Amino acid sequence: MKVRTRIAPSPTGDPHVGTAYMALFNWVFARQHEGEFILRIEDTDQARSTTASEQAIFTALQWLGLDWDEGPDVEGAKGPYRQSERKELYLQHVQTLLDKNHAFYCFCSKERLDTVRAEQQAAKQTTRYDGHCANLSAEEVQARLAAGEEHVVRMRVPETGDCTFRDRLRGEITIPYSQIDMQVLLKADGMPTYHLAVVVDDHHMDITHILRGEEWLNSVPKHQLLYSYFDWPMPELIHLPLLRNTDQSKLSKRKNPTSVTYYRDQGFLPEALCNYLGLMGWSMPNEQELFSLQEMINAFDVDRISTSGPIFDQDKLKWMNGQYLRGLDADTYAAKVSAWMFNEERLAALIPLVQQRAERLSDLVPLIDYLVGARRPLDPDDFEHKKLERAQVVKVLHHTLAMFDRKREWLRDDLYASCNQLAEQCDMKLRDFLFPLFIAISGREVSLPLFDSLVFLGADLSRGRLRDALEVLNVSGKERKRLDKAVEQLHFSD
RNA sequence: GUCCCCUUCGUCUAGAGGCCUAGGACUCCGGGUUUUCAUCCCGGCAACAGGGGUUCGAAACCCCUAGGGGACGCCA
Repeated sequence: MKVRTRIAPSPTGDPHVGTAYMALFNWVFARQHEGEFILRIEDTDQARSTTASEQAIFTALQWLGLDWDEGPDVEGAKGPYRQSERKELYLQHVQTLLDKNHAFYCFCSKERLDTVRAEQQAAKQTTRYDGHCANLSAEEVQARLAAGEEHVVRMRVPETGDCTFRDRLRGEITIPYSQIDMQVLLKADGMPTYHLAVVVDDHHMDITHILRGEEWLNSVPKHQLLYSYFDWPMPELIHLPLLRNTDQSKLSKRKNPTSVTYYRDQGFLPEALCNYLGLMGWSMPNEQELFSLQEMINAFDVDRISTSGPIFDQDKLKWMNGQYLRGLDADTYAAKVSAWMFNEERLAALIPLVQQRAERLSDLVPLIDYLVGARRPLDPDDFEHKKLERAQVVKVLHHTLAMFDRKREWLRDDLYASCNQLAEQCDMKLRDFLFPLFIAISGREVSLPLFDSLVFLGADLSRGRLRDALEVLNVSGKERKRLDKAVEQLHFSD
């Protein structure tokens, strides 16, 4: 049987390095077995999915050199490859489950579910659906459906017993059914949930091996149940470890730059990023550390993947990128530099900012240095201001960072509006409020317009500079906790 | 809280019972080459989470404890 793997990102937000990591291993595995690698867009969350994000995922994967054989833009035999375009298929399968009594209609309100959950939490039980609608009579269900009552469809789960399944790297895993929720399969908006869609699609797309993050281990019982309800064979499961922040928690944009775009804009080479990612949880049998995608395909052995979560370490990534950069011949290096910085798109974003501020072309360089290069290292004294106390400076930086962390989109006017609003809530003039931000972002009191700078730098880099500024100011744990609390009292419109 | 997964230098890792006095790489610290810096070369610091077994022999196998992580959504 031909090996078929897939990467199934959801198009919400920036393309994540975690997605790139999973894509890499799925891609290498497929290529090694001369199989096929499929890109499927999981856009069943209609509120959060955007086409811009989908496009960014395509671009990021292409940049990395991970090409797919089938996907939304490369039609194959098993399409469409966007879940929002497969609605009919899911509906049919939900009906099958309903007919076989493996699923049931549920009319519970959000409020009721919240109450139940709260009660279970208080009683220190696993939180799960209490089965309220599991045994309604057929007549009642028909009546309520006919009345147009809002509803979802949930799957049935055995009340007792254990679910045992196999993970290629960990062996047999057993989870009691008592832990498994009667998962919603079809949402009130008519869209399937991830759990239903992933099973239906993986089956219909002939996926043979699922390489995905460890975070899914707990939902395998639901999936296995669905496979058995449909009487389909299970693909092989290979759960990879999760990439971590320095503090061991799951890699998150709050604590780390996570957007592939960030690494591209910072001047990392795709070869280096792939190579580094390939070293997360895996290593060459001969311990060779620098290798190309082709070398990885040749030497890859899925059973040598380790299961403990690796920390995504910027230092080693930088070193590795340096190795690649130095290995280039001068012409290629020059070409990379101009493609990176002097490409039309990046330059175009800068032109309107600098043209009116320059008298000579050479004035450009000091104006944009902090945008194209690293901002100068900061000192606590840099934040001295005639009107602002240290506490206020810290507050501004902290609260702005918290607000940035919540942003799903990174747009100039929106950022401006949010800062304006924040300044008001802090009872500060915008002019004063912006001062610490200028220092943190540009290293100067005066620079190119702040919000244009933020957009040019991108969310990851902007957040990173704010985090760095807070570190420079030596904010204590206690102070930070107090500020975190204060943030909760604020209202962000986003 | 419940369930699941994980545990070798600060970090990425090698290690499939004797080759382990635990190897490599990043970081850091020394030294050398170089007009400076970087590169490069050489050297150094630094780990088998703890406790019980199994075995002639355990970093490797089993059990317990501890620690870390994840999941517990009409998000994926």
